[in-house]
Amino acid sequence: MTERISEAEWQVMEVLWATHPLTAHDVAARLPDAGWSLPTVKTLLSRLAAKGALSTTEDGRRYLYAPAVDRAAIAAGESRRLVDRLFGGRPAPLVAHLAEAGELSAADIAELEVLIRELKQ
Amino acid sequence: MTERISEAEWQVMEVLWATHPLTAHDVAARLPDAGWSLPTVKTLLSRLAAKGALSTTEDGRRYLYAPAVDRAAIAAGESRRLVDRLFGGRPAPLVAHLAEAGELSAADIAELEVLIRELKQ
DNA sequence: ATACATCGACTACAGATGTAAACGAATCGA
DNA sequence: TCGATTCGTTTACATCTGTAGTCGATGTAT
Repeated sequence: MTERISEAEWQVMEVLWATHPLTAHDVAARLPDAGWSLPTVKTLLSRLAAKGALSTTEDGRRYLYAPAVDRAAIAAGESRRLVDRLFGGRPAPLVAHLAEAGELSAADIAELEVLIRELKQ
Repeated sequence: MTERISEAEWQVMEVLWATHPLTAHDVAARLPDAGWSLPTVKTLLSRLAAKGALSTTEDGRRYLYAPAVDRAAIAAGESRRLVDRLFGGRPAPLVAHLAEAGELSAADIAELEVLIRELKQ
């Protein structure tokens, strides 16, 4: 659980967070245009299972894979890492950077506004 | 410049963004408790120079290193990558996660509030 | 029964990364 | 001038990551 999840692995996790349990074949089928061969997907599934990010259930001679870690927890951890590394732990500069890069839509800003209002209470 | 900067390399860049130019020795001396040997720091400097993230100026038989990339640009890029990967490109969930994890101080929230107000204009 | 399809496991391999020693050139101090 | 120090460069090596082939076991269809 302390183990990091790589970017390719993350895509696999996304599939399983969306729907689970799934067989390796189904996971591969749901990977949009990752363009990976089935063996590649299997390798990623094995690595994820080995590091405890996935749980496996035997179903005959194959496995059904399901997430064993909470997406929100991982996302929060990764966010904190980035904010720590890039902005000394302060999230405002991050938002400022996104804004400067024109990455924030009006909807994003509105969403943030609501969130901030809630946080203040 | 399209090259990514790894986490260890980032620490080296931080030193040089803070003060430059510096010799390899000075960079090593300013790396807080990274616990790296001088050869390690030199390797990181070389790799950074090779990928164009640092510029070098000859100073006798040694180099003076200085950043060749803008910190803000890199930080913005990395932020966008993370937000895309973890939150479908929407920054509000990121802030929400930080908040949920208790990572936001009152000062952070106040800072965000000011920022949002500015962004709305 | 037997060929074929399918699984997971094992193996492979190149590139990135973390970490550092070895080496040869240059320079400084005595 | 000659040894010690100090540079950058080259080489090293384990681990992680991306990507995939091979293989033995098992299940399925004929």
